[in-house]
Amino acid sequence: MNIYDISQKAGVSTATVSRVLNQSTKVTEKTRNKVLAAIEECGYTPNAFARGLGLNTMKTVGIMCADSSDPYFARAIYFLGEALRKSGYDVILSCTGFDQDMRERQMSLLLNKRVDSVILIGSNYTSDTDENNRYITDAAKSIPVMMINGNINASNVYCIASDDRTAVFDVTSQLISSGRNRPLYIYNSRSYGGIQKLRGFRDALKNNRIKADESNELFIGFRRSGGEIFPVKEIKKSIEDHFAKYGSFDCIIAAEDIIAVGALKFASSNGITVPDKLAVAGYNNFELCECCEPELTSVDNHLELLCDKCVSLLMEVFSGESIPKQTVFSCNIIERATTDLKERPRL
Amino acid sequence: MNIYDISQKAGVSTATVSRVLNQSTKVTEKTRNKVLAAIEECGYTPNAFARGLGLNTMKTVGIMCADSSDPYFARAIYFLGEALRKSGYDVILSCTGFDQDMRERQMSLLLNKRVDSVILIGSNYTSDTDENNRYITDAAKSIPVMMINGNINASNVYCIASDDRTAVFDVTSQLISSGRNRPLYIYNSRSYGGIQKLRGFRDALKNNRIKADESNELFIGFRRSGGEIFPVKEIKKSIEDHFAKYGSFDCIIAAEDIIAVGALKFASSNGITVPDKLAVAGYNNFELCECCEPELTSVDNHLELLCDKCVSLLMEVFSGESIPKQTVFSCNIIERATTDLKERPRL
DNA sequence: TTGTATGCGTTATCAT
DNA sequence: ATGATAACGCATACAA
Repeated sequence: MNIYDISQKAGVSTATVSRVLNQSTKVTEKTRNKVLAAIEECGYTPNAFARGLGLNTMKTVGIMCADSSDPYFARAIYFLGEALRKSGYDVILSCTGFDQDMRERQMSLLLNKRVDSVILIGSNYTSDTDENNRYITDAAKSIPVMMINGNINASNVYCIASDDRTAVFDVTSQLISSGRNRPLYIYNSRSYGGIQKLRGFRDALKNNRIKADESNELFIGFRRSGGEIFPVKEIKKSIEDHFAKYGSFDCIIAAEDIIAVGALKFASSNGITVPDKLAVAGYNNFELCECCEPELTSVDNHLELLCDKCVSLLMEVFSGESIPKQTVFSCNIIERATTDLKERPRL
Repeated sequence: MNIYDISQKAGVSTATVSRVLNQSTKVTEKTRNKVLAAIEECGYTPNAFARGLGLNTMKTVGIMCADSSDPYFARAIYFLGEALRKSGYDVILSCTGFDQDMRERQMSLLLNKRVDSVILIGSNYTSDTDENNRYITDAAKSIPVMMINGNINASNVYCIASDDRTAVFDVTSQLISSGRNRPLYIYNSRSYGGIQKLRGFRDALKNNRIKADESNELFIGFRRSGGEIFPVKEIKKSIEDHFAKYGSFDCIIAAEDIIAVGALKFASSNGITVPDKLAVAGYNNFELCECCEPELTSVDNHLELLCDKCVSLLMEVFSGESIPKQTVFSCNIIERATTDLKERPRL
């Protein structure tokens, strides 16, 4: 069942059928109806491959992320997918993990499939060497590349990001203003975004003349992968070790909500009251925040906004407009029960 | 840059280039090398659309689910994607919400894209009327349809499911055996799987000669959608209302982990000790279970196993083998701190 | 407004 | 083992 069959049945040429299919106005109402009737009768749908071959697009964009089961990425995929669908695009999903080889391989698979664009979710796609970013800038030579929370400066790659540095700076500053003076920052990623957050923390300390050394920072090397459950217990253990080694702290700023949950576990199992003796702030403001006890203060990074903006910018690129290569949104602190952020005179 | 250019550069015919590209053995080592050199030199990659047109496949399968940001679906997408990738297939992702119209529309979009198969994740794709399932059985006329946790009896649709009825039956029975006699079942979905779970609960009560009426069952009509945060507070409120209306219960079986979290919130804010006064069991055994306080007993439904099996069965279908139309796996109860399941003499 | 003819880049069939 | 060429199904430039 192809366009030729339909043209036969309707008694017109294939060109006319094609015109009807493509909403061309240059078709009489009468012939249009004949064609539509034939199409309806046969339940005909045009072959997307042939169509793609002619138009050189199948209206699909590739989405790459490390792990679609990570809540942050999962939500981004959802928001991006919805926005793209509304604009008439389908998404090919590609999970790469954190391995450079896999990233490159998956990117080239997407390019082979002739996607119209690739969207990279997560700052882990921003490497610190040009060499490791090459596969991205190369891809950008043939199609626009969009990065959610990435930061690569190259032609035809566009970055949409939340201002993580400022967010961590603000939450840390507010904790200090509320009377805390022994902060601990806990993080699990040294990706671009991870570095930005860490900078925010350090800047806040410097700004408040609090000494910053290894006692203030705890790196935990865990990373979600393969739909596996995040090791809250291990986080708790790491905090206990840190505590034993460096002594106490009166507030914890976590680079991810799940780390903050580990901190709450640490507190409860060691008889430390939250937020009295220990304030805790998370990052991402997901479902988890309302599930733990007490409920978690967290930073909302407006993921939906980022995703919507990403897609609308992409559509502008498709229609030939030129768009900013970098778009940054600020974050919001959502206060719940693990902090008490009202300002207090510094002792 | 196409296959013709390469054939020119290598001094061979397009047929030979194609043979090299498709690992055909019928080509001399020498000519193969000439061709490979030309390909390498030009950085040539075959056009997937033209390829699809000739082979009538682009090696892609469509995945449909209600909401890719739901942790259960997100994990399924991850596992399916990985397994498919290993088998050389890409995935087109399609979120449909819970709306029949959208389901049908998305399915037809996938069929238009000529995917090789469609995988439906979630029992919500199993409607109770044939009419509403029509779009699935119709699709199955052209491609194999796989259902994760679905149950539709039709030619060319294959269901892979966990035995939810038995799982809820078992967890309820064990709670009763451990000395509880006023159980409450809380659920939020009347999909096929939702009904199965409810049946398991009712069967367990009947089996233990415990009266079953509306005081034992609480339906909360919330459903995750659009990446929105699940309303734990509302769940807690609903339980309080139910409590006020029907009096107390000594164990709660929840159809989803997040509901169980709501139950824990209810307990803690009403001074009810868990598991002493109230035992709580969740369902899905996700990350959440280790984040709440106390840690949640839950049912593990082996999602990864289901997904792997789904893909391996699909590959068998592709290679012409005939496979069972229904494959069922049993679940496991993972006991944590919200229950005390050791058997006790019934008073 | 409609039809004719050709190109799109492969793969596959049939010769050689 | 290799080459010539016909599909594959659609879009479109050009002709009418």
